[in-house]
Amino acid sequence: MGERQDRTAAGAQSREMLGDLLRRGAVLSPDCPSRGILKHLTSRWAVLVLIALLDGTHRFAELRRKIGIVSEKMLSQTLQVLEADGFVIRHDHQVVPPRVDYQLTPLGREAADKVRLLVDWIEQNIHRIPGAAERETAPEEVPEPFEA
Amino acid sequence: MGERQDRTAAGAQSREMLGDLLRRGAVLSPDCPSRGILKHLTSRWAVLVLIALLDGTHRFAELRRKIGIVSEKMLSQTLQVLEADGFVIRHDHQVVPPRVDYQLTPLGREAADKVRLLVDWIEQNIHRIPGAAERETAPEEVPEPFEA
DNA sequence: GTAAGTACATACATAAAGGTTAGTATGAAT
DNA sequence: ATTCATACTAACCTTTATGTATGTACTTAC
Repeated sequence: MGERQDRTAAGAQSREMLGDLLRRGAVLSPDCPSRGILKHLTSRWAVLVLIALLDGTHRFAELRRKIGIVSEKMLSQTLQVLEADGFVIRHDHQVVPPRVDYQLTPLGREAADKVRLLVDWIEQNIHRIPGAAERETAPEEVPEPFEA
Repeated sequence: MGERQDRTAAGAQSREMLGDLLRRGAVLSPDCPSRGILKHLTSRWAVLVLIALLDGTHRFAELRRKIGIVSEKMLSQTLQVLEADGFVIRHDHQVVPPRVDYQLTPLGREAADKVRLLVDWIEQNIHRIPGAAERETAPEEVPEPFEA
């Protein structure tokens, strides 16, 4: 029926309005480094790690138990990112068997405080959120359609 | 120091320490509905949508342009989740060509404010974050090779 | 008449996130 | 001697997230 040419790349568009975007908040600009950090801080496991570390220094295995269900892989990966961003300090005691401590840097504590504000708000207002109480955890909880 | 044997299945463990976890913050419990809402609110596009909507009502295409690079699919999907959670109201004018407005609910505004606090902190402290300035956005944000 | 814009849905494809298992070097407990 | 615990890494595989292309039912602008 109809011929179709490519839809213009979204890239041109972002460049075009960049000045406008920067005025109100740079996160809305795709080229902004804030987007990367935001992603790190709001990543599934980082949120939990930051909150856990607000209680003080923890060893790797302590964090794992505290958070509940994290694979070692995800935890170590998350910690590495947070360390690279300067939110967490890793202290390796250089002993065998290994002993490593993690704690928030001052920068990390500030960030964690902000994250905590959001999380606290959610917990305190969870009852106002439609259907949240019934839902277990997320969309990944597929509402399985009962096959009889 | 103390030896514990809570090394069993993570499921049993979470139930075992649940009382303890609830005291400080339920998010650390995997069975908590807060985790789901947290995931929605911190999802890549939801963050940007919430912040964009803090400026007032927007049409679908307006949001898209404002955010910069979102596929229509992701935007509509995100809006649907936010609507289901009661953070956003969708107003369909029932006309052709279609015209639909989106705006924050009071609940949504509260949540968006918290998200904004985090985002603002990041933007204001981005210079303190090691290497953030050099990094573009993230490893996944491919720095387009710029064809003139 | 043709092109463009609107607010999506749907099918298909790829990229990223996440999990599982196995392995390491070593000391302590059994 | 065997097992357990530590803090990981690497390889492999599955699931989820996200992007791309296309269609739609019209209207307005050209």
